[in-house]
Amino acid sequence: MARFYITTPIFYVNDAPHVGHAYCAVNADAMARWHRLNGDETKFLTGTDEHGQKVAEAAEKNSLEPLAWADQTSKRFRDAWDTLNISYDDFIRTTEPRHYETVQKFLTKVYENGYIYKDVYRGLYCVSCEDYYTEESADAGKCPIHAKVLTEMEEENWFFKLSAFEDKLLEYYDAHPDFVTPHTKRNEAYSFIKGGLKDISITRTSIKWGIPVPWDDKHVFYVWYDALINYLTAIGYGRADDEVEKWWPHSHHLIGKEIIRFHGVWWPAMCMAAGLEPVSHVQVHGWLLVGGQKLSKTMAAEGSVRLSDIAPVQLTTEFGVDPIRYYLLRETSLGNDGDFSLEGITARYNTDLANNLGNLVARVAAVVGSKCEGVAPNPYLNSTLRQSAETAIREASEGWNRFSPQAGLEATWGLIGDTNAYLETHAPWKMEPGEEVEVVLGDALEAIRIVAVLISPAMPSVAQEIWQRIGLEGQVAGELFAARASWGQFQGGHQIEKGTPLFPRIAE
RNA sequence: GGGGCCGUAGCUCAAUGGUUAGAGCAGGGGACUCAUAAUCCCUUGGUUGUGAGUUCGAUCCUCACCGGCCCUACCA
Repeated sequence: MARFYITTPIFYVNDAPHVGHAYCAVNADAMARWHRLNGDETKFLTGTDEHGQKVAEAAEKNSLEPLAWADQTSKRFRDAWDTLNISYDDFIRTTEPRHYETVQKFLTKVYENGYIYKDVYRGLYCVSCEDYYTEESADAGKCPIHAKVLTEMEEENWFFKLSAFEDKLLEYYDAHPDFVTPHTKRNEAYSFIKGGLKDISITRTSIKWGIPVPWDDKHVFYVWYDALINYLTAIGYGRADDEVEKWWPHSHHLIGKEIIRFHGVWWPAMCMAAGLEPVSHVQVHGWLLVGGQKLSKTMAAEGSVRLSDIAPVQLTTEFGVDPIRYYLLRETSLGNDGDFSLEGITARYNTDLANNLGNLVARVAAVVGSKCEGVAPNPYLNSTLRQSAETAIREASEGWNRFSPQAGLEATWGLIGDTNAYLETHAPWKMEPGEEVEVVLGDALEAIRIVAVLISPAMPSVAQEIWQRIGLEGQVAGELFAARASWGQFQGGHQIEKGTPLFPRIAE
C-alpha cells in the first residue's frame, strides 16, 4: 500500500497564528486529504516549536514560565487549525517528553558518529538585539538594525560538521532530482551548497530554555536543531524504529521559502550524519503578499497592514471556512509568491463559488423540481458530459499528485463550466417532462456528484453538503477516489430539495 | 556588502530553445431567462522589465542594468 507522510513546519509560539501559517496548514491538509481519498496510508503532522530565547523572553514579559506561555500559544494554533478544519493526525510540541527523547538520541548518534565537536564561536554581537551578526550581514561593523557598533564576543559551543557533507549533499541532489520542488527552489539550495558550507554552532550556554545536550549539561541545543528533528519524533525515532522505516521513505516536508536552507541543506546533512537517509521530498511554497488593498471594517487598521496582522479566524468569520480554504489553494501556485487581498477573496467567492458552483447546484435542483416532480433522474452512460468529466478527473488528479492544488481545482472548474454550458445547450427548462429532460438532468447531477468528490480535499464541508443535497448517502470521501471517480454512478429515484444558496453572493 | 529567486495581457496566474505566448477575472458585443441580477456564445487586449550577446531561431541560455522579494545564527 502506498504511504504518504506530510508535515508542516512546526510553528514558533512566539507568534500568533496568522494567514501565512494558515496558508501552509491548509495546503498540507488538502494534500493529506487527497492522499487519504486515494487510499494511501497517510500521516499528517503539524505542531509548535517552543524553545529558544525569544519564547523565554516573551514568557518573561508576560510573567509566565516558558512552558506555561508555550501552553497558551500552542493552543491558539490548535484552535486555529480546528477552525480551518485541518485534519492533522498528530500535533507535536517540542516540549513533550517524546521529543526530548528523540532529539537526545538523534544527536547522540550524530555525536558518536564524530560529526559534533567543541569549539569557540566568535561573532559580532549587538547588545540591543542581543544577537550575533556575521561580518557579511553587519553593516560596516555596525548593527544593521540599531546602527550601533558591534562588539566581538565569544562563546564555547558544540559545532556540527556541516562542511563534511558538501559532496554528499550534492550527490544526493544529483541522484534525487525532485528532492526539492519546485526546481527553482532546488537550484537555490544546490547553488548554496556548491558555494561551500561552514560548520555551524548547534548549542547555547547563554540560554536555558531548550533541550539539554546529553553529554554536556551546561548546554542546550539551539532551537533549530531541536526543531527539525520533530519530523522524526512523531514517527518514533529512537522509540519505535520500525515506524521510522515505515514512514520516513514516504516523507514530504511542506515549507516556506525562507527556511529552504534549514530543510534543504542542514536537515539532510543531519540525517546523513545520524546514518539516516534524508527526507524524501521537500515542497517549498512562496509567500502571500499583501498589496495596498482596502480592508474591511473588522480588519481595518491605519496605514499598511501586514499579513501577520490578519488572524485566520477573522477571514473565516467573514467569508466562511471552505471559501477561505478554496482561496488559499486556488489563487496562487504552490512554490511561487502570491497576492493576498480581500478583493481577491471576494472575486473568487463570487465568481468561482457563487456563480459557477453554487448556482449550478441551485439551477439543477430547481429544474428537477419543476420538470421531474423533484425526483432525481439517472445519468446517461454515453453523455457528452462524460468526456468532460473524465478529462477533469484525469487533470485534477495530475494536479493534486504533483502538489498543485491550483491545477487540481482549475481542472475541476473546467467540468463545472462544461456542465453549465451543457445545460444551456439542452435547455431542459424548455422541455416537456419526460425521458429527454431526465437524461439531461441526470447527467448534470452526475457531474455535480463528481465535482463534489474532486473538491473534497479543498472544501470538505461544502463537498459533503453538495453530496447530501443531491440525495446521496454516506460520506463524499467515504469510498476511495478510484471507486468514486467514474461516470454513471449517480443513482436517482429520490427527492431533491433545492435548499438555500450554498454561497450567497457577497456585495462588493 | 555577499549569495539566490522572481519580473509574461488592466488584474491574478499558466506555458515552452522553434509554427499565430495561454486561462480566469475585468472590458466590449450577442443569446437565454431554469438559477444566487446567475449562465452560455463571440470578442478587444501582450515588440513576455530594459539593453546587449550566443543561436538558423529566445519569452525561455549568457552578461549588464532597473524593480520586487528571500537568505546571510533562531520569521509560513
